[in-house]
Amino acid sequence: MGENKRGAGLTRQTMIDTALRLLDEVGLDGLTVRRLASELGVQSPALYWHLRNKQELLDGMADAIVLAAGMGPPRGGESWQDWLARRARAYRDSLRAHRDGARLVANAASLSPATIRMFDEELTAMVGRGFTPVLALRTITALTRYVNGCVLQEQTKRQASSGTPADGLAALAGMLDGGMEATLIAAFRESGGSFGEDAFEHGLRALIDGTATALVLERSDRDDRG
Amino acid sequence: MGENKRGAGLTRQTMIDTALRLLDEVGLDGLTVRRLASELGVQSPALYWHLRNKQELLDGMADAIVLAAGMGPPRGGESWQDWLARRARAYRDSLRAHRDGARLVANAASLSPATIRMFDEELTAMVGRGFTPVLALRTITALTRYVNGCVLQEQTKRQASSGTPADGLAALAGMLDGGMEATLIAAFRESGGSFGEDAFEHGLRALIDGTATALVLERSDRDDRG
DNA sequence: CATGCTTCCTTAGCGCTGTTAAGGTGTCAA
DNA sequence: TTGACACCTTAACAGCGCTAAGGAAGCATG
Repeated sequence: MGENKRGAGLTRQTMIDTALRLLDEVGLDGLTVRRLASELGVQSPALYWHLRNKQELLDGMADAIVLAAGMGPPRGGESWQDWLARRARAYRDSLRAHRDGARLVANAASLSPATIRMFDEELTAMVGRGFTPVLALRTITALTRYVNGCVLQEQTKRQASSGTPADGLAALAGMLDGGMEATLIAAFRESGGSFGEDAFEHGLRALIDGTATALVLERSDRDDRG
Repeated sequence: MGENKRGAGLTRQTMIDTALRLLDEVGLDGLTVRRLASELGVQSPALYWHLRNKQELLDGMADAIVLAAGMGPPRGGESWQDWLARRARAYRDSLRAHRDGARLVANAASLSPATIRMFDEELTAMVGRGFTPVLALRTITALTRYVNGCVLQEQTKRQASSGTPADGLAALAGMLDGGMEATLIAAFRESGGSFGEDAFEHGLRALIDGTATALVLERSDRDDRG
């Protein structure tokens, strides 16, 4: 297919880029080594000159997605609450920017040193704003895992049963037998179309507010002792 | 291997039970149809008499894990905060009870009617305690996705680099180049061994506390209008 | 008793996967 | 000119999910 464009040979980076583009076409289950090789105009074993195995490719793709979110320590004048919210939304958007993005990142086995360094800078900035290192780490961890769980659920396609294309769970709501026990359906109707967005924002807000109270508790703890 | 124990033939349930036991041995990637068949003392195509495909088996296993958590509406006298916390912990324990349990549930494509009914009863109970249907759904959704994300991360094995077997990220922390920029390491050292537990409890607490404030906000909203 | 239907399992095999082994081709240094 | 290296090829292996076709039991009916 690709006829090996680009005079120079394959690069780790071009492979990752092409794989990410291909991912949007065929999905994670359809992303095979042979398919990617043909997209690069090359035979499949050629990829194994640049990669140890497929997982290393997937790890690279996951890291590219994480880096593309453009996270990092807060900018000037930003409260840590605003920063955390912006960071979480950027991360979510980056996961959603590619088909099966969340599954890809969740199953990745390693992070690049650059990502870890960024992580560390964020923690340092939080410590500068009154967090203890542990609380900072817990907060970012909880938030990251929350976003992972959200997008993962948003991106898993559910069985297409009834005609409503709104959301996955909306289709499941059709399985309730009759009019009984249907607060679920009521919640969905009341919620309008944008359920995924609202649920995400609710949890995000709750996590940040809850962390704020944990922070003041910790501060008073320290003051009592000091 | 199994010589077809149990006089009667295969059952959907025995297949699911055996598959869950096998899952703990070999992990999700090692759980093949042929392996399960041999464990049941049978040839692999025999399974396709009882199941449409492998995904149907995985869905059944996932549903078994969810049901085993024993969730449901709050018991007498329990505040909704205590109930939500207990429910989240029970769900987490159930996911952690089997190897790759979170990955299994996250990738499951359908929920059984029984699970959906239980979900609905929980929402109804929350409405009885002052929640609107939407807020109840958002809360349970956010909490569920948070637990999914947590256990998923806890259960993904990371690269084994240095000697510390404590946690995955602890090994990654070893990748930081030298003594610079190491609040991450400080956080880990300060955090003791039980980081996964603490991070989970932090987010859980934050989510519930944050939901409480959202609830009173909504109540005052309703009072203003009414 | 014999027949035929249904249920459940078997043997054989298809197309696909990730991955390896071995061999070729081009480029650059000695 | 020769050798070494980097990069890609062809061929093939073991394993995967899954299907087609057939055989061995049980049971109702003639």
